[in-house]
Amino acid sequence: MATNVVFDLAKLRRSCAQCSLHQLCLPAGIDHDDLDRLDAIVRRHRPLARCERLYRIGDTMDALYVAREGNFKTVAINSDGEEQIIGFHLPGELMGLDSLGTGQHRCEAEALGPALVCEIPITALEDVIHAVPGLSAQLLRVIGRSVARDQDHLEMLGRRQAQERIAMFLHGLSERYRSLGHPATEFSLPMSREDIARYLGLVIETVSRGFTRLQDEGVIKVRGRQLRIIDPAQLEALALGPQDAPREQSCSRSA
Amino acid sequence: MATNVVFDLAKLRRSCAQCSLHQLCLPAGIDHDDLDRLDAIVRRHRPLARCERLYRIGDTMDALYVAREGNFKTVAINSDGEEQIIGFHLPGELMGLDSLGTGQHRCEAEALGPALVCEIPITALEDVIHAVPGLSAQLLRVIGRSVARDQDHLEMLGRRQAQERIAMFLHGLSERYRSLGHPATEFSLPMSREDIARYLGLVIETVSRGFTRLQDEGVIKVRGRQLRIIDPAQLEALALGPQDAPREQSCSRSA
DNA sequence: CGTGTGATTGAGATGGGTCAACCTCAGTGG
DNA sequence: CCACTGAGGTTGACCCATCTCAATCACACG
Repeated sequence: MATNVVFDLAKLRRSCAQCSLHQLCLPAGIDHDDLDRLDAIVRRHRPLARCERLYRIGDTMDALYVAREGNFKTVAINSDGEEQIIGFHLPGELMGLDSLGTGQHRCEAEALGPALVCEIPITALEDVIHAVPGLSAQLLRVIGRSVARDQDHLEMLGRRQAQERIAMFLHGLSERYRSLGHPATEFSLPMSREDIARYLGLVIETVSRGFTRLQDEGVIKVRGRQLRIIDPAQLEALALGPQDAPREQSCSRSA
Repeated sequence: MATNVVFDLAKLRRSCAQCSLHQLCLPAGIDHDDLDRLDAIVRRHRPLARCERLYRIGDTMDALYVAREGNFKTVAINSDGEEQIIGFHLPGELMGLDSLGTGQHRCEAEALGPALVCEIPITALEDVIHAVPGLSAQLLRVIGRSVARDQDHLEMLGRRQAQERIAMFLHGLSERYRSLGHPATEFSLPMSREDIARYLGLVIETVSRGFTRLQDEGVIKVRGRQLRIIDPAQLEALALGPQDAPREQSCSRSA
């Protein structure tokens, strides 16, 4: 048993160093003592099954979470019970910032498939920031990336053409896989069409037609959740938009 | 002169205590020494004129900013030169988180009118977190509120009815004014229709028609940028959506 | 082989985009 | 004082992209 536990911890630590979280866990020049202190604080959460929730709306904040294996979605639910997808979270990506403002979660985090998370208890966070030099800078960086993803999402939703939103979504996903060291042009979509639709502010049929059209144009190849990007340049072009004359914006001085 | 400077600092400090930033600047139980240390670090920025920019896309991160007086917008610009409004920032609200991930700004912050900002140099932030106990918790709270505003924005953009987006926007703005201690049912919109449209992913005509329709329905009264909310309950109802049967979402177990 | 869930496809309806005219108002200058 | 100008906002008419509704397909599972 004891050897088993030791083995598990070693494995977990190694996988933490591999995952993109290592930039949070292992600030430049971290020494062994600090690493141990960190290890003592980061809880390796129980494995989650598909559909299991990390937290629900209204839950009191008690931790920040990082997807370690598997993918998650965060979901807001509006008064008529309709779900809106706030974000998808790939391995190494942060979840739970939504509770920092009020101390209560404003959305739910649900595993899209079998998954593992690392959990940083909020109470311990304060201490560890002061205990581990350089950690606060790393934490801010991870927060910054999470904010950047939200802004990418905002930019998708700001586009008025469904096809552009879909192209941006696929392009962005591809880039996130690339930065994880996964193949960027061939992967399996971790979420349903329904989830994609609710992420992009579209209905499922429009997403489906968009995929089909991209396939007809030779940009991608889809079969169910299996996706291959045939023409990455073209996909990027579609994601970037019309690419017209870069107009100069003027701000008139008068009130 | 000397007395003048003293007077200014005192005034500035007082106004900082008044503004909603005081929850960042003045963590519970902060003592005078800590307050002084903080005051030494927070730069009171030069006043900004309408259209002046705090930072531009690509600028290297050097600070976080809090609107002190006046309002700001943050703007992303996509390849075809079209502006997308990422956020509006009222007094006490944070700007600049977008640079934390990469060290470079991914959007521009522009004053919507004459404005003042407080600036927390990023280099000093690290130090002050360790110097002022309780500050990191406060900082995280302010970050959390900023994230929450982004999520509200995402929820607006996820709505497919223009009228709902507009209602949510006005309702949200009203709530933000309320929390600032301003009248929540009568205020002046700090931004143009064009900005509202680019914030909501709509065209300006749709925003205009939406306002007119809300006025015809007796929910609001608009004249130019002057806004009065006649029927706050109705506005909230529209913002919350159809308010139908709260459906139960099931997540099927099968992959 | 039936059943259920997720995805695709088709046909028709409609909300919001597009284009264009017009209004409002502040500033300017005769 | 009025006319002119320009920017921001409103309104109308038209049209198309996307939503809606419905049928069908694909595939996994019992």
